Amino acid sequence: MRADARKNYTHVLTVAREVLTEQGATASLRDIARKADVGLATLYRHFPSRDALVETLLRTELDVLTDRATELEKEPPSAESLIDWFKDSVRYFQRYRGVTDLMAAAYADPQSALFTSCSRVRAAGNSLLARAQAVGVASNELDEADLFALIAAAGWMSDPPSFNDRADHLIDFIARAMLR
Amino acid sequence: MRADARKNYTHVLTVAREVLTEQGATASLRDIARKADVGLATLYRHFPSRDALVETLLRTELDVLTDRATELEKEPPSAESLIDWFKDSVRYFQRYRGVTDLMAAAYADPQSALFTSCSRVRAAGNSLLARAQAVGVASNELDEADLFALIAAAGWMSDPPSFNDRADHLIDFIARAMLR
DNA sequence: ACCTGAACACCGTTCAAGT
DNA sequence: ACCTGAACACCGTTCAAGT
Repeated sequence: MRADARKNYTHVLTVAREVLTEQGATASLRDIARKADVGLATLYRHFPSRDALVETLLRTELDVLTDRATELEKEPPSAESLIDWFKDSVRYFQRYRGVTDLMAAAYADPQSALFTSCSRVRAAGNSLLARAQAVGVASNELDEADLFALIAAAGWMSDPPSFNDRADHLIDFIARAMLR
Repeated sequence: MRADARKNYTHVLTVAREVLTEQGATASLRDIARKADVGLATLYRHFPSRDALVETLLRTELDVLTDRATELEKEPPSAESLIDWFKDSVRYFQRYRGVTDLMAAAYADPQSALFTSCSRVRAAGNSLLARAQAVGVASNELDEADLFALIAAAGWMSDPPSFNDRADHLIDFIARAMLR
């Protein structure tokens, strides 16, 4: 990548992070380009879709999340490790307001730039869930797709302003329902 | 209301119901006006906001829902009655794709035309929940706001195409978690 | 009283023209 | 190779002007 292109790329990312933090994942791409002092088409050149932009912003945290799952798998399976990871995942989905709607759509769309992220979360969750089920601490009624859906729903509930104030309580409630 | 106004009003509603059924609750209001052969400003005169339009469309079903709650209260409190009503409520939130996002926003906004609907659902759920808790069949960890949030989240999960295929299973899972 | 077209200030997306 | 302004086809919202 040419030096000027690289500079634009990283600068757009920095500005995008700020704007999405403030306005949520549905923020105007035009606005981001404007604030980055860059032509709108330049933003599109680097990030051909909203999903691609968000994916780039979330990638680092996704690595943290999957690393955490790998870490937990070194320990013996337990209810705690499943719940801990569940809550970490929900936090991942809470990174920007409204990101859960993007993820839910991407989940069903292999063309989306966020599809791979969804798959990785799903796969990481699956092994933790399977291990917990094997030792009888997690409900056998759930499979990996259910787990992903519950993470997404918990993330959705956390979006301010609606249920934000009881989100922690409800996430805990759902997490405990997965056990037994 | 003048005869021509009344005719426009009902015709817009008919067309809106079709369009929302097809395209979900975020469908273009312009498109609805166009399909109803009515000026866009005429639609706005009758329904000053998207919420007002959706509220009018949902009102009938809300009455069914609250009537059902009143009905259930005549019987002795039970886990079944709470769960049945929970599922009815989720169905109410599923009436149009994406309506749950509108409801969640309206829940925190007393200015919204949908706020009253939210409150009525919440109140109806509260009495059923309280009765079930009193006889020890529902978890004491939940209050009426939690119940509303869970209904909304369950409705959100049902939006196609993401988790649509396992929505019934997950709604059942959440419903059973509320017991005990 | 009610309706309408047009205007305003926005979107996302694409592309020919520039350096 | 990369960037840009402008164009296109849309939004939601408002309002003066018509009947």
